[in-house]
Amino acid sequence: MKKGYNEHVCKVDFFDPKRVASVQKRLKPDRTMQLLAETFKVLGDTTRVKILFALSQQELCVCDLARLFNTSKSAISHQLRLLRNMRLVKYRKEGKMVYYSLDDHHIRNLFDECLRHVEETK
Amino acid sequence: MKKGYNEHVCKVDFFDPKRVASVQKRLKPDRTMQLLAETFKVLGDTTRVKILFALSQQELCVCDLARLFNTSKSAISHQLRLLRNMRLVKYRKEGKMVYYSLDDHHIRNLFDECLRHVEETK
DNA sequence: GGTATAATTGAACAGATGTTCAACTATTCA
DNA sequence: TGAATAGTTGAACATCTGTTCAATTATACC
Repeated sequence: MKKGYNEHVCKVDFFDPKRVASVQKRLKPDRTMQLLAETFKVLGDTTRVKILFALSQQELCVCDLARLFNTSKSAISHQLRLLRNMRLVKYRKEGKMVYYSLDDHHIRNLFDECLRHVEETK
Repeated sequence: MKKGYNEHVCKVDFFDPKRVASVQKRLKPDRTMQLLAETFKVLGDTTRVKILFALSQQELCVCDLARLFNTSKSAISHQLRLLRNMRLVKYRKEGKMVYYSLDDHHIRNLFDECLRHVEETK
C-alpha cells in the first residue's frame, strides 16, 4: 500500500493545533479502529451482505446459499470462512451438512441502521 | 472478478427447496443489497474509519486530518471524496479552507453498534 | 496582476480481494 | 471397505483499492 514515500516533503501546511489536540485526545486506540474497519470491510461485499441477510432469516447450509444466489459452493465457502473469522456467523454440523446462522445480534442492528441510511439518501 | 466460468457444471447438489423458497421471498432487492455493501465498504478502511471518528468529534479541515493521522493531504482528500460520494460527510468552504463534518446521524449509531460487537468478541 | 497555498484530481503502481478450478477431507450408506 | 457427495482449501488470475507524485484549481493577500 505504500511506495516511495518522501519523508522529507512537508505534507501539511496550515492546521489548528488546538483543534487537532482536542480531537487527538478523544481518539480511540489504533487497534480498536482497525477492528472496526475490518468488521465493516467484511460487511462490504454484496455476496457477503446477501449471505448475512439470508442467514438473518433462517439457518441455511452451503448448498442452500449457493442455490439462493446462483453461485458455486466454493465461492460461498470461501466467503463463509471470512465471516467465521470475524465471528459474524456460527455453524453446526449434522452429518455431511453444515448449517450456518448469525453469531451475533448486533449484526441485525447494524443492517437496520445502515438500511435506514441507505433509504434516506437514495 | 469473473474468469472462465463453466456454466455447464452443476454448482449445487443438495438443498432444501422449501427453505430456499421461504428465504428467497424475504430477500431485499439486489440494488438495496448493493447499496448496503457499498456503504459498509466505504466504512471498511482504517483511514476512513479514523477520519469519520475524528469528524464525529469536531468539524475539521483537510490539513487538520492530515496532521492528525500523519499522512498526506492528497491521501486524505482522495478518501474524503469517497466519503462525500456516499454522503457520509459534508463540507463548507471558508476562504481557502474546506471544513468537513459528518453528514448523517446514522453513522454515529453504526459506529456505536459495531464498537459493541468488536468489544464483545475481542 | 502575481505569488503563495489549501485542496482536488489523474496517472501509476504495489498490494489486496473475490471467483474459478482442481484437489482434498469427512461423512454417509450400501 | 468403497463409492458418492457436502464442504473446505490452495493456487492462479483478473480486477479493485489506496497511496504517492505531479499537475491543476481556487482563493487570499500583496
